[in-house]
Amino acid sequence: MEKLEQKKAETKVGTYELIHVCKQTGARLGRLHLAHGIVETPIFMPVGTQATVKSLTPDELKEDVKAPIILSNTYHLYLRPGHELIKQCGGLHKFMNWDRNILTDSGGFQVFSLSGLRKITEEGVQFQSHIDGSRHFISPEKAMEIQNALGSDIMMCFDECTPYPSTYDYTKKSMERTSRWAKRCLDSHERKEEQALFGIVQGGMFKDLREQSAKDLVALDFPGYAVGGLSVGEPKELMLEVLEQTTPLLPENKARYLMGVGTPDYLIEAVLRGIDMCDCVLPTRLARNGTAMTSVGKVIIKNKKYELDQSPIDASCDCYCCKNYTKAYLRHLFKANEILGARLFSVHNLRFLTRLMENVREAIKEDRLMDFRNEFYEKYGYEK
RNA sequence: GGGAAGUUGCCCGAGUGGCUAAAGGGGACAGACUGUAAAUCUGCUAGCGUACGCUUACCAUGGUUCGAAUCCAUGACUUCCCA
Repeated sequence: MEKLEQKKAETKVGTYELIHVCKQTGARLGRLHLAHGIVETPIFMPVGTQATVKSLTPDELKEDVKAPIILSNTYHLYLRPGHELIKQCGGLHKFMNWDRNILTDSGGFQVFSLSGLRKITEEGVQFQSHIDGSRHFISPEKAMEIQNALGSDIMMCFDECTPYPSTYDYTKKSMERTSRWAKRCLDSHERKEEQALFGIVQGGMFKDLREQSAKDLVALDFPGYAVGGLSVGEPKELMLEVLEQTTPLLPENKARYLMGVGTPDYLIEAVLRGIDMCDCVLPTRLARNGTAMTSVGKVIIKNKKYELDQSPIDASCDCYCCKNYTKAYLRHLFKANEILGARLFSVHNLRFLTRLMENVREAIKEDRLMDFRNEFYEKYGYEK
C-alpha cells in the first residue's frame, strides 16, 4: 500500500498511460494521472465556465453524472470574481467545492468568440470586458499566472482559435504566433509539479500548417496536446479530415484532447481518430434550452407530441432524471419555465455523454468499437 | 333612473380616413445551439395558393365617402361614477 502511494506520488501529473488499443479501430483506452485523481480515457468533460457547471451541484456531477474532471475558464474567472480572490479563498477546487480534477481553458476561445471586443498583437490580446466594457490585457504569461492562481489540474496554453473560414496567410501567421505563445506559456508556468500544461495545435484547415503546429509544440514536450480550431463552423467531413490528419502527428505516449466537441457522433468519430478527451458546452446548453440527447436521437421536449407521454427521456438511461420523471412532466417544466427542467436535463445530457464514453471504453477494451459505433448510429438515426 | 368610457386577430394591446391582413407584448407551434457574452436566439401564428395573388376580417346592422378598424345612426354587451 505504501509502495502504491509512493508510486502515485512519483507519477508526474499529466502522465498518460496507454492501456489498450482497439484492434478493430486503433482507438485508445488509457489513464491520465492528475493531481485530483486518475481519469480513464476516452473521456467527455462537462464545462463549468464560471466555476460552476450551470445549474448542477458538485454532488450531482459526482453521483449522477459520474464526472471525474470538469472544465473551467481563465478569462471568465479572471474578470469575475478575479483569480487573486479565488487564490485567497483557497484555490478553485475549494472555492467551488469540487475535489476532483479541473481543466482550465486559457481564454484562447474567448479571443475567437469575443472577436468584436479584442485586438491581437504579438505580446498578447487586448480585451474589452463583455461585462462592463473595461479594458484588459491577457498575454501568455498572464494566462499562466491566472491558471497558476486558480490551481487547475490541467492548464491550457494561451492560443488563438483561428476562425473558419480564414485565409492561408492569416492562419499561418496566427498558428506561428500560437507556437511562440506556447513557448512563453511553458517558460512562465510556475507549478509544473501540480499542474499539467497542455499545448494546443492550430493551423486551421490546412494540412501543412497543422503539421508545422504539431511539430512546434511536440518540440516543446508538453505533457499533453489539444487539437484546437475545429468545430468552429466548418463542415463535419472537413473537420474529421483535419482531425484524422492531425492526431497521428502527436506523440502516442501523451493525452490528446479535442477541444469543443460534444455531439455523440463527433465524440465517437474523434475517439476513432485517436482522441482521448473532449469537452463541450453543448449538453448543458441544450439542456437549458429544452433539448435532450438520447440513444434514439435528440428530443425537443416542448414538442406537442410529448404532451401526454408517460415514458422517460431515455429508457436505457440510468440517470436521476430518467429514473424518476416522464416526458409529459418534463415538458410541463420547460413550458412553465421552471428551473428544475434545466437541472434535470443537464443531469441527463451529461450522464448520457459520460455513459456513452463509458460504453466506448468498454468497446475499445473488447476490440469492437466499430461495431459499437455502427449499432449506436443505427439507433440514433445517423447515416454511417 | 342619470352620466362617462369602452368593444381590434388565441389573449393583452397600439392604431382615429388611403402607406393596415392591422405595431408591440404574451401564448401556441416549429427550429437552431459544439474549448458558454446563451434558462438564449430564430421562424411562424385568418383561409386558399409555390408565388404575383385572391377571399374573408377590427361587436352587429345600416349609412357617409372614390376609399372606413378609423366618421355618423341605431342596437347589443362591458366597466366606472352619481342616485
